[in-house]
Parts: sequence; C-alpha cells; structure tokens
Amino acid sequence: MLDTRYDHKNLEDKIYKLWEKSGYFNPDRLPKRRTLNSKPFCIIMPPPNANGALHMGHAVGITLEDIMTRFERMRGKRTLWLPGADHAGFETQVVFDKKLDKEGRNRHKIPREKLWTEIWNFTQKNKETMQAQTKKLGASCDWSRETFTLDPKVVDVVYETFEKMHRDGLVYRDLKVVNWCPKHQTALSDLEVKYVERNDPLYHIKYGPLTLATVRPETKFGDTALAVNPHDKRYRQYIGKTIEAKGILGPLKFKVIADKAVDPKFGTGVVKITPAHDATDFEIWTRHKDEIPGPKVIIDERGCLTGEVGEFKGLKIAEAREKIAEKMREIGILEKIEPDYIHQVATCYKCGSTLEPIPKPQWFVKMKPLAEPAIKALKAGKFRILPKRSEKVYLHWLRNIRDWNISRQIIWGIRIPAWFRGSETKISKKRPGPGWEQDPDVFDTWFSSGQWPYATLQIRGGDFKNFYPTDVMETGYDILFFWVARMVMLGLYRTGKVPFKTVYLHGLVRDKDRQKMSKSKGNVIDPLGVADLYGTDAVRMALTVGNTAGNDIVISEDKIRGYRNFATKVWNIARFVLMNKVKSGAKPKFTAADRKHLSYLKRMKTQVTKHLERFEFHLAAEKIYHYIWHEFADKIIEAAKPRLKNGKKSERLTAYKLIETILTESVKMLHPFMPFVTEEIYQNLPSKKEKVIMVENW
RNA sequence: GCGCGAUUAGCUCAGUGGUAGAGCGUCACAUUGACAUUGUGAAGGCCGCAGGUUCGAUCCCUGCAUCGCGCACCA
Repeated sequence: MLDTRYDHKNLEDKIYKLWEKSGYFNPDRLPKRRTLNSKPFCIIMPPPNANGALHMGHAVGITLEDIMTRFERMRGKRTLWLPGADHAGFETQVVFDKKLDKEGRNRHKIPREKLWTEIWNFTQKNKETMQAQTKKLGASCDWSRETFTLDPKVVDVVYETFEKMHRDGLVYRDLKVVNWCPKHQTALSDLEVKYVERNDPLYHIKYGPLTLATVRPETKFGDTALAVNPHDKRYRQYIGKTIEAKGILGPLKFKVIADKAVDPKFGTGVVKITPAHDATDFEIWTRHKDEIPGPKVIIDERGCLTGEVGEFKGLKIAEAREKIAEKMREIGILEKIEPDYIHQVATCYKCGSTLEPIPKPQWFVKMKPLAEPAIKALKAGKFRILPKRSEKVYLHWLRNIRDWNISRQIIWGIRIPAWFRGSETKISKKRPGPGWEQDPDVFDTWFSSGQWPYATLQIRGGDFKNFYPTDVMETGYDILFFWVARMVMLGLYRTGKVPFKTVYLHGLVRDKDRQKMSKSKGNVIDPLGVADLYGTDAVRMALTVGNTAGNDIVISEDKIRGYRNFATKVWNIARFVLMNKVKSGAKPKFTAADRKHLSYLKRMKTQVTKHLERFEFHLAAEKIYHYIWHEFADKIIEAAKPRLKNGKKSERLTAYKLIETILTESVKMLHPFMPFVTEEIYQNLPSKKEKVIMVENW
C-alpha cells in the first residue's frame, strides 16, 4: 500500500541508488536477453564547465538527454550516455581571476605550477558538486565512463590531432593582429568577440592635402600610410605619391596606396593605415609590403599608449583620445568632429572591455579545408540539425569562415605542445632536447572539446567501435559554432565521420518575463533548489512541456508547481488503483467500452512513440500528461468507480484489471519524463516484471 | 550591410490546406468519498497588415510593419 503522499524528498535518493545498484546505466551490464542483438544508442553529454554549479540550461539538457536515453533503453537498445566535465580554459580562468581578485591576488604574480594546482583543485571540487547535481536530476548516465577534458588520455588525443594538423599544414604559427582583451591579457578567437553598438565622435583629420575620418585618432602614431580605393577618381592623382602632413610630433610623410578594401563611399574615401592596431589595415599592409612600412606598435597589452607617442605615453586609450584630439585642434589638423557616429565596437564577451587589436604570433587553424567537408557532410545528409533552420545558420557560418586563433595567453588549459629554439619550431609532447623552450600558451578550450565525441570513445577502444558515430548531440543553440561545427570539422578530420547523426539544439531558459536568467539580474531559478522544493520530476516536466527545438523556454515556479500537482495526481491514481486491488485467478471479461479504452491507450502510445522518435519531446510530454489526467483519471477511473464499488466479483475484477493495465502502461510511458515517481509506483505494482522500470519493455 | 527567426485566447506557447488548441490565469457551480484539493462548465481570438495561389489559407507565395537573434575588417 502506498503512503498517502508522494514524498520526493525521501524517495529520490533512494530510487537513484536503486538504479545505480542495478548497473543498468552501463550498457555492458544491461540484461543480456534484451541487448543480445540490439542496436546501440549513444549520447555524449556536453561536458559542463567545471567552474561553478549547474544552472537551468544544464537541467534542460540533462532532462532531454535523459528522456532520450531512458526511452531508447526501454526500447531495448544498448544505451550509453557518457558524462563528463570540461576544464573550460578561458572561462574557468575568468572565474578564478575574479576569485583571486577578491583575495587581493593576481594570477600574473603566482608561479605557473602553483596556480595550476589551485585551479585544478577548484575544478575538481566543482566537478564533484556537478556530479551530485546531475544525479539529483535523475540522469541515467554511465558514471563508470565519466571523463574530464584534462584526463591524460584525452590530452594525448588532442596532441595527436595538433601534430597531425601540423604535418598536414592545417595549423600554422603567424604574426597577426589578434583580438586582445586588455583586462584578461589574452587573445580571443573571433567567436569570442561581442560587437556592441556605440555612439562615438568621428574625427575628421587633415593629412596634408587629404582629409580622412576616424573614430580612433589615438592610433595616429601608428600610421604608416594612407589608402584610397583604386577606382576613386578624386584621389587618382595621389596614388603612389608621398604626401607631407603636419603631425603632433613633427612633419610626417605618408605614401598613398590604392587598395580595394577601401570603401570610397565612407567618410572622405581616404583611410589611414595603422597595421599594428587594426586587422584590416594589417591585411592591407600584407598586400603592400614592398611599398609601405609594417606594423608600428603604439598600444601595449594593458591598452596604454607606448613607443613613439610623445607626451601621451602611458595614457589609457580613452584618455589619450581626447587629449590627442585637443592637440590636433591646437595645431590645426582637426577639421571637424561628427559627434554622433554610431558604429560597432569589438568587446570581450566575458568582461565587455573594448578589445585592442594588437599584433601577436599565435597558432592558427586553417579553416577552409576543414569547413568544406563539413558543409558537404550536411548537404549529403550525413547528419542533420534540429531545428532545420539552424542548418542554414551553420552553412552560412562555415561558408564565411576565417582562420581560427587557438592560442590563449593563460595557464589553465592544455598547454600547446610546441617548442622553440631560436627560429626553430618543433611539435612534440616532450622537450625535444636541450635549449628548447615550450610555448607558454594553452589551447582554446574549444579545440579540445571539439574533439570530445571521438576522444571520449577512443580512449576506450571498444566504445569507439560500438558507439561511434553517436546518435544524438543535444546542446544549446548558442554553441552551434563554438562547439557543434568544430566537432563536425574535427570529427571528419580525425575519423572521417561526423560524430553524430542528429544535432538537437535547445533554447535558452528565460524567466516568466522572457528575461535571460543571469546572476546579476537576480532572476535565476536554481534547478536544484526547485527540485528540492517540488521534486525533480516536476522540474523535468516543466522543462519539457513547451520546449521546442531552437526556441527559448520560459520557466516559472508556477509552472513547476503545476507539474508537482501532476506528480501528486499520478501518485494518487496509483494509490486508487492499488487500493481497489481484486485478488482472483479468473480472467477479466472486458466490455466493448473497456476494449475501446485499451485500444485508445494503444493509439496514444503509438503517438507518443512517434513524437519521441521525431524529437518532439514537448508534444510527447503534453500528450501523456493530458491522457493520464483527463482521460485516465477523469473518465476511465470515474467510470470504473461504480463497478468497483457495487459490481459482482467478476465485474470488480474486470474493472480493476482495466485500470491496472492502463496504470502500468501509463507509468511506463511517463517514466522517461518523470523517472522517480514512476519508478516508485512501479516498485509497488503487482504487474512488475523487472527489477526496475528503467528496463521495462516500452 | 548580409543572414535567420517571430507575430495565434489576459500570460506562456503548441498546431493543421477545410471557418482554431493546451497549460496557467479569470468567472460560476459542485465536492472533504485516491488527489498538498479535485471535478463540471463558462467567458475570452478579424491566428500582425496588404496582396496573390486555391473551390477554400492561420497554415503556401510576395510585399510591408513591428520585435528578437546571429554573422560581418566599413576606418
């Protein structure tokens, strides 16, 4: 007999332990009779960053992945859901920097090894917390295979890839103007740049006979040339000539070159070339190396003026800009200022600092040769992305891809296995010999996580054979380029195959006012907190209903409470059915109405199955919810009540058998969504055939 | 600038070539007999606007408006 109420607080842990004890999370330990000839099913869990606790976004992913895994496991597949955690290089470094800052410390003053150990311990602690949280959410993943992105075997895979790419000419070290964050003191990839709209003054400056417009007069000291469009008739007479101009530090001479990158319609159609502090200018210089001088660095890594800048040395950019404009006015080369020029400024996606383009030697991945097969693979139907529209976004990005800077000037991450001696470079895991110094930089974390599916399976050889390519990659649409596209490219490169067949992208979790949840807004709903309050099943259901691929999902405590009520309803349905148990060896004599109910149930199940196969989790969940509450409870059970109360024994038996059958099927269908309450009910069912509902036959 | 979406009941969102659905909310009534209540019923929508295709469009096409997002070396 069931208790009068479903007590999630006391039952959830007990139930999870029961599952773990069964061993069925591990595909190798599933009941043999069910897996002998069965197909594999594999999801690699996106490894959460080991730099904090799980949030609602993680809960969405874990819920959907668990629904798929449980569904397929019940269908008899050999299911592997492989969990892990990401060291999350830069992101963790940022979190840790903040911590150091609070303690009045600075990472640049801590020896590399000591800092490494501290961050290592920090991530290991987070990893443990996240593991406990994942369990609390009911995840039926195989903990015996849990992997960390810094596990030595994984690091070896990453090294192999880098070496192979180096051999194949797909990585190169080059001096380029990179996206430099003056706060975090590292370069960032193009994806880590966030462009924000700003309103700045546009300065019109005289360069001898020419005038040009710029928002960055402070870079004036780094100018090495002027440029115009080759077809611009206004300036044809100046092309190839050297003009003389008045400068802050004295007279200047600039050659005027012609380059197609100059837009004659913008400003005056003349630009100054500052190769050290503007990526476009740097590229223009590479096309005119014979004609004009190269980069002249006048901004340092902290974003201060340096070098030949006269009295402005040491000033921060913003301050220097105003003072320099003032000076230009004094000497009469400032023609005018347009006050409200709206433009996009590159900022650090983490701290919002304005990025400083500065030249740095870095490792780059040549992307075109990797992107092309990734485009072809999608077009050839080797995998698909849900929602479908994301495929267009994926293709658009790949078609316009640029080389990828994978060097980061931080210590937390996989150190780049490159060694330098004088002008020589060698790629090697170990020091090649005396006198060789290792590159101090680490890889962009996405360079290693981009290899995650095959890395996690390759380090256990059999798994790669059995489970690669995996079936589903479930993750957020915000990391389609960061992660998914790179996994496709690197997967194709290393294994010849796309690492997954279906990519399912979920949306961002928003609060009831559609606001993005963030700590600073204070509108964060902690998934573990509400799970504690209303039960994990309620949280999972709230995260599933109304959640469609690629769209943001709105969650509120009201919604969760609603599904808590549903859990209670299900529990009470079970209580009612079991309370009315009729013991008899006789067979039930189903009426026409009964048979109609049973065939309707069958149709329901077919529909739910179809929805799950189509990744329409929200529709499957809603359908079951509606069926259990408004069909089973409201109609079928209500109709059974008089039969159970007043009928003859055979009548009572039939009515009982009817609702017991429907209950059994209902909890099975509901199990992938609400695993705890359904398991607890199952454990009390007379029709129970398996140790746990988790391996019941769907 | 290029690209991708969205626009359906008060709110959050599903959905289909044949004159619209769910959850929550609201209102009325019933109910302590499995249910931290639950049940029954009701109100509430020119399915953004304008054209087109069609026997017929909320659903397909075109344009427009508004909102959102992504990408981008316009100084």
